[in-house]
Amino acid sequence: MDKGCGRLIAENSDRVGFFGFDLSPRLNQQTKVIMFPVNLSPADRKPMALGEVDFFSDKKRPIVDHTGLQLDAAVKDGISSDHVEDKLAKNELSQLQVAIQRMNSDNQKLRGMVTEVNNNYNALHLEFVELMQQQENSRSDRSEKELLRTKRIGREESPESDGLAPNKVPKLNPDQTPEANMRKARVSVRARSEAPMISDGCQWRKYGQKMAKGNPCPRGYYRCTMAVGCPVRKQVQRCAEDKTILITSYEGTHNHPLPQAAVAMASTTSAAANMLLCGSTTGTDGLLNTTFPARTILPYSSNMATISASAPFPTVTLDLTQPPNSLQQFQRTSPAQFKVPSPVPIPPMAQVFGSKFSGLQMSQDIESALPSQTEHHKSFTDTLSAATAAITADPNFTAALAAAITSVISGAHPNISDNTTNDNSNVNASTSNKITSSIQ
DNA sequence: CGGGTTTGACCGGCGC
DNA sequence: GCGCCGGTCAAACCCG
Repeated sequence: MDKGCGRLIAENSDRVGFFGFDLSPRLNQQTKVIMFPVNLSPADRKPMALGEVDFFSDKKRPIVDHTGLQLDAAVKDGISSDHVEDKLAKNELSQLQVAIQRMNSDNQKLRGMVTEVNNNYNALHLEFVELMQQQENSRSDRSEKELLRTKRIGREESPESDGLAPNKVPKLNPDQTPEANMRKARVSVRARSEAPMISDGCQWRKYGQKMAKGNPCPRGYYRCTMAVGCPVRKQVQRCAEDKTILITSYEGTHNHPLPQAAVAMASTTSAAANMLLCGSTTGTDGLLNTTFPARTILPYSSNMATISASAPFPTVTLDLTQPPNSLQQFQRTSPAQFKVPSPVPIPPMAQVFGSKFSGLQMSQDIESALPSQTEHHKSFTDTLSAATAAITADPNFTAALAAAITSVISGAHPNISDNTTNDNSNVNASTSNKITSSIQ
């Protein structure tokens, strides 16, 4: 105990007058206050451990220990503790009132922000839907023209003449057009399959194989061969942890008519890619900062959906490896990570308040806070269950898979985009903007 | 012979 | 600047 300067003794206090205390002269950020009975001889004074006090705290709150001693007031005024106590009680009360007022003010501001964000979201959602419809229409037009052109010139057309010269496609500037950007979005599907490749209704030609880092299984590279110059690629690789799981990643949009068996998958992957890219505009910090339906799907798919931020491309990943019956079970038993005691459904875009995001999860708390969503949630889960059942039963699962993806990405599930929230407690967004929503 | 696969080489991006 | 790595190319090869 330092006996030097700063030693203060409140011996006159009628309640705690037998206490004295030493202040360390080294008044830095943390100053130790050690108390001892002053009615003892100095030789018998033993320090009593009363903890450490931060005298440089901004709040300068009264320090009341178990003895009832008001340290700072006693030190400052040297007056009776009753008086000090009363004064500090009033002070504390006024401080609390100020704090409450401040909280109310903050609450009002936050409500305003939430409302504004929600409005922005709704407007952009509408815009997004319109864009999707426009693109679908234009794609249909292009496909018809392409079909006619293909029939006319047949296979005489060189790969370079279609504007998709090999090796040039990846050089597309992501900042150019949405269509160019489309090459940068992926839809990834995880499914259990013994087959080397899932059958999705399209024709593919393998153009490469590589050993990817961290996975003993090679990754196969395929391109669509149903039309000359179709930009669609896919990658097929087995999961390193579980080799029965086949991971298929789709990239790009078909520029040609598709057979019925491939339509659902193609439109779905295209929609997913479009959805991701529409919202992948990055701010200065790389955060997904536009109001964006992709994020709003996450709450409901969130136990099935995780968002990570480790890939160069925005990616929707559907994990369909869970047995059908485990879907609902999993959703109900997943750990609640996000404790929000709010009785009011938090607007979907509340997520944007998180500075980063990864591993979004819908908590049971949120679910319970959204009783009106229960049926929708259940039907959505049922859709996924059905899809998974079909997929696990038959690797030729295009329609079921597409249904599942569509349910997740397009907001087909009622109110998926509305009145939901998600866990942003583990939110993590890097500049890579990868979005992975996996269904488990 | 045509179409698909294999595989080593090449290229560009990125981190150090 | 260098090395690593993912993605692609293209010649060689295989197969029906």
